[in-house]
Amino acid sequence: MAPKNDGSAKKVMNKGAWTAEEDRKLAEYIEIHGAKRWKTVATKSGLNRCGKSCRLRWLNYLRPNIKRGNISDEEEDLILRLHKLLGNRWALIAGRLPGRTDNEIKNYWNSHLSKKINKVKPPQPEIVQEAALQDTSNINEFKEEGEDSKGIGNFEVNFDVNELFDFSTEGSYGLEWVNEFLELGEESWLTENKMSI
DNA sequence: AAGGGCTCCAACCGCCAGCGA
DNA sequence: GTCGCTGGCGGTTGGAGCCCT
Repeated sequence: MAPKNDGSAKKVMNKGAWTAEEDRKLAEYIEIHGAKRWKTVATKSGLNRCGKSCRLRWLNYLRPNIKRGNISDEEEDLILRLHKLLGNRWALIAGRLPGRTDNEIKNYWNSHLSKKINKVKPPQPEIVQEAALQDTSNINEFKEEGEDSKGIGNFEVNFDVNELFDFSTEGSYGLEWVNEFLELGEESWLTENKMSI
């Protein structure tokens, strides 16, 4: 995509690490006007940053109630299970972990968990592949649109998680099903909910 | 002590979907 | 219906700091 000319002389945006001063400006602006219309936030706050950059900084760093570092064993376990269930859908996984961001979980996965998984890597799940072949309707449709289109990663599920789980309950984080999932263990949970993977 | 390799994480990039004009 | 704008997402990268020899 070619850079757009906005009519004015090309404005060079700041890039790279945020300074404390920039953080302060952004936080101040959002406190007054709210976190919406990121392009407006970027221009009106006096930050020489693009809207995307402001949004990312706010969501991953400045937002209140952010938990940073020290991912507990419980959280790690949850990430592992959710990743098995959802694939690389970091935003969805992060939505189940209050105070955690998709970026943090993605980083944690890439630097810690993916290595762990590789170490204990079981043989390729033939059962899963067989099952997929038996009920290919959803997956094939999906694949025809683009083999590795985003979301599912290298793991395929033959149900629509968004249909099955109400991800709109952000207030309570909709954690009930997760708790149930963890308590029952994934196989029992999937059986109980009549799903197969 | 130094310097080369490795790890981790903040931030950028590109793509896509939703929405309004 | 289409076009442009915007926000959201996952993948990738760059660099600071740590570790090892």
